[in-house]
Amino acid sequence: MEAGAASRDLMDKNTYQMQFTNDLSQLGLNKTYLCYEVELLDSNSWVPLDDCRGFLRNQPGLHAELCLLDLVPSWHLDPTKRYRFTWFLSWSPCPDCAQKVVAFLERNSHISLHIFAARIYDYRERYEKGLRSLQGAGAQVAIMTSTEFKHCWRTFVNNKGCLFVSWNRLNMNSQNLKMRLQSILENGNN
DNA sequence: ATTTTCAAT
Repeated sequence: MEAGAASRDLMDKNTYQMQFTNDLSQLGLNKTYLCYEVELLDSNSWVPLDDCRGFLRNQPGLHAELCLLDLVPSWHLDPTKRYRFTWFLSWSPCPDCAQKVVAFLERNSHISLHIFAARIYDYRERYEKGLRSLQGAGAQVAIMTSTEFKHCWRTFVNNKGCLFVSWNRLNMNSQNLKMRLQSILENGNN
């Protein structure tokens, strides 16, 4: 068995394909999934922590990012060491969650955060400000490309040995979203 | 002009 894949739960592949699409014409994407990884800085290299890898989805009344923050204490990370969290989100954080994640990062200066979002959650007012505040707190915010979709497929999905298969316009959608995000992040402070 | 998103019917 592959190292680290031992007793870890994997996401159903249909769920992954459905939920992590970046095709904005898809309807009914009313849940958010979050795949997460943690790495520890050891000398000069980042070492993946297999026990701190997995996925979750939002619970009623609790957005996925906050579910993740609730999980962090159970990992018993050493505050004298440096960690990097990487999140792959099907929807980017809403402004409220962004604020809470910013506060988390401020309280935990030994943790840095990279966020990749499949889609931009622009339903809520001032979502742009939330994304900018994350960036302002030192988080890297980016759009998932085929590289990340493939990585998640290999890492978090019960792929039954199948290779990742791209969907129509994956790259085009990703590029469009990337340009939108870039414009949001570059666009002032309001 | 169109329409949706961490549900609600």
